[in-house]
Amino acid sequence: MAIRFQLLHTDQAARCGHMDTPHGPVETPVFMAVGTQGTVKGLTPAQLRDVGVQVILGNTYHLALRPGADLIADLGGLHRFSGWDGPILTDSGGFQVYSLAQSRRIDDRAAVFRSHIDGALLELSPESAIAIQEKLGSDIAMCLDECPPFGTPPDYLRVAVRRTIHWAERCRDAHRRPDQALFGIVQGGTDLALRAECAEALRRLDFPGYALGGFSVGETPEQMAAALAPTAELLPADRPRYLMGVGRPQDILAGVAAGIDLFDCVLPTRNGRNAQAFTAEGVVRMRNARHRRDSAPLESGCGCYTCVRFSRAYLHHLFLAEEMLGPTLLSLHNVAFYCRLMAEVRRAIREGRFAEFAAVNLARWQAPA
RNA sequence: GCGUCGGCUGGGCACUGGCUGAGCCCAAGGGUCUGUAAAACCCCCGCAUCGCUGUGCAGGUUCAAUUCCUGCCCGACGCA
Repeated sequence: MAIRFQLLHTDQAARCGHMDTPHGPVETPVFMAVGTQGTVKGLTPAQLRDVGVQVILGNTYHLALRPGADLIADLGGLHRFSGWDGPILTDSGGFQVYSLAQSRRIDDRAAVFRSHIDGALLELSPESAIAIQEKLGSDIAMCLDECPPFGTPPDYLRVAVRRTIHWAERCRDAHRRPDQALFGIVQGGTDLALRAECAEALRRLDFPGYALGGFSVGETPEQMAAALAPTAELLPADRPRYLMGVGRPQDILAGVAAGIDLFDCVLPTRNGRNAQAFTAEGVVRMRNARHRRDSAPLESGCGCYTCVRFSRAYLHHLFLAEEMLGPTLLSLHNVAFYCRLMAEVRRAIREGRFAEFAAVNLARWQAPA
């Protein structure tokens, strides 16, 4: 058994748990930092550790293209290669079926990509996606899925769901590595019947964890929130549930309320590079002129290195001067903010006051800063 | 002092004897980002609601000058 998940506390549908992996323990609910190309952009493993990151992501498509799964395997696997010795989850490339739709074609056998780097062909089948992830040596691998955008006609949505189920079975059959867990992915868009069909089929395949995919692909946050709980409650309570790619802090609270345990999102790092900071009072855009002479920290009360050491005026200066330290310091703070938020979420669940905690935070984020 | 090239918006430029100088780039300012083709992209970029005002100054040529000519002023470069 590659992972062991224990449910420790529940507070209505919200769950607080503990997950052991081959590379260490994880307290849930958890936010996982996205490190697509074997790096959480702009941050070192030491910095990630320091702000409380427990798990990072890698990406099958991107790493297979460059530098190649065999090379990473030859160099000791993704943990050693990247210098991150904690838990790693690898995404299967299913999201690239969505985001690189212009340069791929898909059928029941496989998805074939035209490389965004040099145009070379890369075929991602359920079997090859598993083989690549086994070479990478992640603690948690994901099934290859088809992630259709919001607004996909019902007929095709059904095709995508059935293909995702079929592929999940092939992934499970292909998977060999005993020190790696393989999670199934529930698709179905905002169609609750399709979500239920997918969840039920995947449940029969008996995965050690289940993901909700196909969210934040164009639907409104309200539509997403409406589909979360009905889908999550169809999944076995004793397995971790992972809401893929979500999201903003308020979306994560909605996910926790729906019974989700694992989250990941590019927002803290991408927006950090683009000068936007997440704080308890809402988002702060560090390029704005109002910070030019502001000696206050980015977020008062935040204990991260960025907030302890630097002023808003300095961060503002770094972004206007296009210095690389700006994106690093803001990414660091944003990841710290997400990790701190999740620690507070876990405590609130343990203490049986998650609903109140969520309400207070949502109200603060919605107030004008 | 002479010569050359220039004077348009915070800076840098393009074009034009009439119907387009309110066009571009940069800076500044504002915004967007959800399993990362993103240290990216979008808007704005004279002022304001329609609309208004803007081509260094003074003359000249012309039906008409921001454009061509003369002088002056200012700037850069070159030569003394």
